[in-house]
Parts: sequence; C-alpha cells; structure tokens
Amino acid sequence: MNIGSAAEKSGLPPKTIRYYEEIGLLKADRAENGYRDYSMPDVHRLRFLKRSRSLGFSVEECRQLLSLYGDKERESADVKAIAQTKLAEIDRKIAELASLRDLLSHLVHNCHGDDRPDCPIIDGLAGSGTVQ
Amino acid sequence: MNIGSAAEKSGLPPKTIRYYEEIGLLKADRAENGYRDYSMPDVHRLRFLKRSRSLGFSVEECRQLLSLYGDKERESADVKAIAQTKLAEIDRKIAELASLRDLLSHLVHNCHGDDRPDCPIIDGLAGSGTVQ
DNA sequence: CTTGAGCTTCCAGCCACTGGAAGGACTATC
DNA sequence: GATAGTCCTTCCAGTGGCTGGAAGCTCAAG
Repeated sequence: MNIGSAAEKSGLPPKTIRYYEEIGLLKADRAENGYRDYSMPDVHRLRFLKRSRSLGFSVEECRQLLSLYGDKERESADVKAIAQTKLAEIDRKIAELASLRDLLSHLVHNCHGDDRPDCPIIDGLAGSGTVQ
Repeated sequence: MNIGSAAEKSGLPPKTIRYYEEIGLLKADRAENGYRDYSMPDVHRLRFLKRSRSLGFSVEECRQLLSLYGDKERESADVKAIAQTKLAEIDRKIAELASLRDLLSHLVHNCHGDDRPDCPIIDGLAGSGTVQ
C-alpha cells in the first residue's frame, strides 16, 4: 500500500513515516514508480512506534523496542536484558501516571482552593516520584 | 535555594529549569545577587513538570496541568473540564502502557523466534490501540 | 488530455531542550 | 587580601524529532 494508506492505518502522518525511514527506523519497499510500498506488518510496526513515542520513549528507545519486536533471535540473553529494562521502565511510567492521576483527581475532588503547601496529600504526591 | 540545589532536588538540569522560566512555565524569585531563588513548592512544581514531561505531555499540556495544580480557583467549571480531559488522557496512556507491557512481556516469554504475523496475540496488541 | 490528488525530494522552521562561551559571584585556602 | 575553583548569569548556537512548503513526477477520473 502507499504511504497515505499506511499513514491512515497507523495514525502517523506521512511526513513522520518518511522521517522514520530517513533515520533508519523503518525502511519501506519501493514500487516500480518509486512510491513507498507498505505491508500490514509495516503498519503494525508504525502503530507500535506511534504508541511508544507518545508514551515518552525516545526514538532510540523505540528503535530498541522495535528491534525487540522484530528480532528473530529473541532468545539471546542481551535482547532479553533489554526487554527486562524496558519492562521496568514501562512499569515505572505506569506507576508515575497512576500517581499523577491520583494527584489530579485529588486536586479536582477533595482540595479546598487556597494555597498549596498545606495539603499533605498533594505534598506527598508532588514530592515523591523520580528523585533519582 | 539556588538553581543547582533546585536541580538536584527536582531531577531537572539547571538548563531546563532556566528554559522553563524563559517560556513562562515557572518564574523564580531573584536573590540580591541576581541568582534565581527557589522554594520547596517550586521544587514540587519542577518535579511535577519533570514527571508529566517524561510521560509524554507537551509543554503546553504541562502548563495546563500545572495551572490546575497551582490554581486557587479550582472550583470553576472550565478548570474542572480541563482536569477531566487530562484524567482521561492519563487513563488512556496507562492503558497503552499496559498493553505495551503485555506485548513486550509476551515477546520475551512466550513467542517462538520466527517471523511475526503468525502470532495472534502480537497481532492483536500491535494492531489495536489508537487507530483514531 | 486536463485536472486534481497523491507521491517524490529537498530545504526551512519549530519545539524542547542542551552545550559552550564570556563574565560576575561565592567559598575556601594561603 | 589575592587566588582558585565552583556556581551563577546571559546569550548564541546546535540537536532531536518532527512539520510545512515548494517544485516536480505519477496516477485515476472525467
């Protein structure tokens, strides 16, 4: 399929797809007329990319995730190690989102409207998290 | 406290903190010597920013979230509407992270290593998600 | 065979930082 | 009090990740 259909099916703009090809994230076949030609697995990879990018993974991290996704030798120890790292990262992100959610929900439902530092729950939520 | 301590306490580099001030995300007091002067509530806001940025919210979205966080008139309907929108976004992100997690975990633990499209679970996970 | 949409490449610009230079301020040691 | 080293300041330039626009080729419809 052409880049337009791939864009529609994946939710990524054509510009971005071309950019991803330019930086070597996802190379496409070419039709006789020079047009890029995408398969459904390509579309899956594009969706995968869209998702992981929107969740705060850098392009380089997405490259790792994608290689994990596409790797035919997923048995190797280093690939598994990368996957473990990424899984841990994802879990951390989920936890942070959850606490962000709690914070926001608390702000909306429970807090009186005056100045900030007198609410221990908010202090806890804003103060915790990735303090490295 | 100086920008260095605020950076250390928040996990954001000084450069980024100055940049956030430049674009009006978080204005700091100034000491007599011209140094920026941060309070603990400022540090909390910085942590808040660090977190929401790393979770894929744009700076403009973070500005909204932060205004929500700092808003003294949180009772107003439009502010609550923004909060609701953001809460929904956060929930969506959490769901996407969870499915990304499942996908990755599945790739690591259950799949044989040959070519992609013959695994229905992967097809499902990579194919679902935000198809708009 | 023209029109219009979609594709191509290329170049420029934007957003969100990030590095580096040049210089002033603070702290510690001599 | 001079010196060294670290931290702060501003400013300017560069990078990563797109995104818009121009110029031109291709294709399907009328």
